[in-house]
Amino acid sequence: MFDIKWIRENPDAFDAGLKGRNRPPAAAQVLALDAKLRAEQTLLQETQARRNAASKEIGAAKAKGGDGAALIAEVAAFKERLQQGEEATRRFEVEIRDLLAGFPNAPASDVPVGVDESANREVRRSGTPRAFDFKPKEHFDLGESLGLMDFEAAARVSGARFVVLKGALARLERALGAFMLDLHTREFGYTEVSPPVLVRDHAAFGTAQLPKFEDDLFQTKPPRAPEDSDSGGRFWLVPTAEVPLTNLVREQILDQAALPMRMTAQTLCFRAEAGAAGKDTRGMIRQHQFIKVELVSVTAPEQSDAEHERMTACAEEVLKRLDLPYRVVMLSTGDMGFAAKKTYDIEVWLPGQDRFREISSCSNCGDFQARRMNARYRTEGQKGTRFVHTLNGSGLAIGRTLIAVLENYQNRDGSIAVPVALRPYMGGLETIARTD
RNA sequence: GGAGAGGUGGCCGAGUGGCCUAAGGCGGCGGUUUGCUAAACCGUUGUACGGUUGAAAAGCCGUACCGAGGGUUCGAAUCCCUCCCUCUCCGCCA
Repeated sequence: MFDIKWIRENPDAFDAGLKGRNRPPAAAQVLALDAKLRAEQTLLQETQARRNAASKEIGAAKAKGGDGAALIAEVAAFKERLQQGEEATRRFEVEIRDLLAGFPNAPASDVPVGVDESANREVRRSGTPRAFDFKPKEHFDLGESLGLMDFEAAARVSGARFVVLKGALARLERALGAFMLDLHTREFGYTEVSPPVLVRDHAAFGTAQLPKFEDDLFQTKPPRAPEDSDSGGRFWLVPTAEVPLTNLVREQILDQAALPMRMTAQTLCFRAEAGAAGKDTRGMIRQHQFIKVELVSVTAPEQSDAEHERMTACAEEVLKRLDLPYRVVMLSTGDMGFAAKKTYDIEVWLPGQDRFREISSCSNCGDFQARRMNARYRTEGQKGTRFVHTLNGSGLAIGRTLIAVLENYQNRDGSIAVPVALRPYMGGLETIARTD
């Protein structure tokens, strides 16, 4: 969400940001609306001032024993004008707010400009893809051959884009989550959180899933919810723990001493993925439901760039410990998410697909979400409050990490070596193999 | 699901039609006092918009904001309606 004052003072910078996002300029439209609103406000305020003065006189007259009838008739005539002014003012306010809520965040100055992922810039690589002396399989072949990954069973229960993991693979999923949480909490100072995964409209608005991306979300509501209420008693299933974690500071005024605030959570994530039909239909890459360990930081504005690098490094460390090759990519203006001003994607090497695939996305949202959430902080010794900066990143997506382990650690016979770092979490198991 | 109670400034909390320009307290900030700290005392205290003075910093005036929206009224934190949210007890439930 943009600050209307900032747009007033920097209309060109605002339009430049939109241009980077491949959108037409809009400052003129915003400012015209803003001018109309303020003119309407001024008119309303003047009328209100006259009404207030007259009403005061009526009160004084009555106190002296008079009836103030002449004044009452005079003030009553204001009524219609006041109502019209209030209605017009409110209408413009809503219009501006809705308009502002629909603009994506302005990209940071070092973000490559482009229309899509082809303009993304590779930043660095780590690890060397293993040389196979056989043709490496894709994860779904490996999992199904092991008898531990069952898409048909999942389809019988829930339809397409779900999976059932069993035995050692179910445990591997659990091990990955525990491993990541331990790393982030013990070594990187993140506080483990177990948040709600059903959230209200205002929380989804705060992190900018609403109002533009409603179609990507599952929603639900309790039985017998009041039919006539605005939201219908609705909840949204979170597409990422970013939503509840970031919203933990909504409507709060934090002490600067509490910053940076670092939180991590493992949660289920739910995505309707309406527009993605036909893409990655096989396997676990794109599911309606998956588990992810999320990292969220809340910082002072001056800290957020450094925190962004640090957060990305924390996510990368998971892959390093698992000895999985990856690269880091800075997304172009056209490929970034709505709320982000700068994003690093981490892409893991998948030998079965012979390509890098996204496994984490780390974004600095600046004050974009903080404005929507009204999340501020106060510095001791200074007047007033400032909006915090918020950052989020996957650390990592568990399902895709599991895929990466299967494909990178596969043996010729279809068995899977367990990465050394995960063995303590797997009861010392060294190899996942078919058991029947 | 049943019954009840609530939502007021950074926080707690008073406030049943005009004296609300929201009491009081806490916290914050500034000051006085003081080897230092603490305490005490004095002062101060939000957001948005408009107008105005000023080179600026800032000041002054006005309007709105007491969960949201609508209504009654010359006038609403206060009365009425709808909605949202929270809490308590009971019931059900992992």
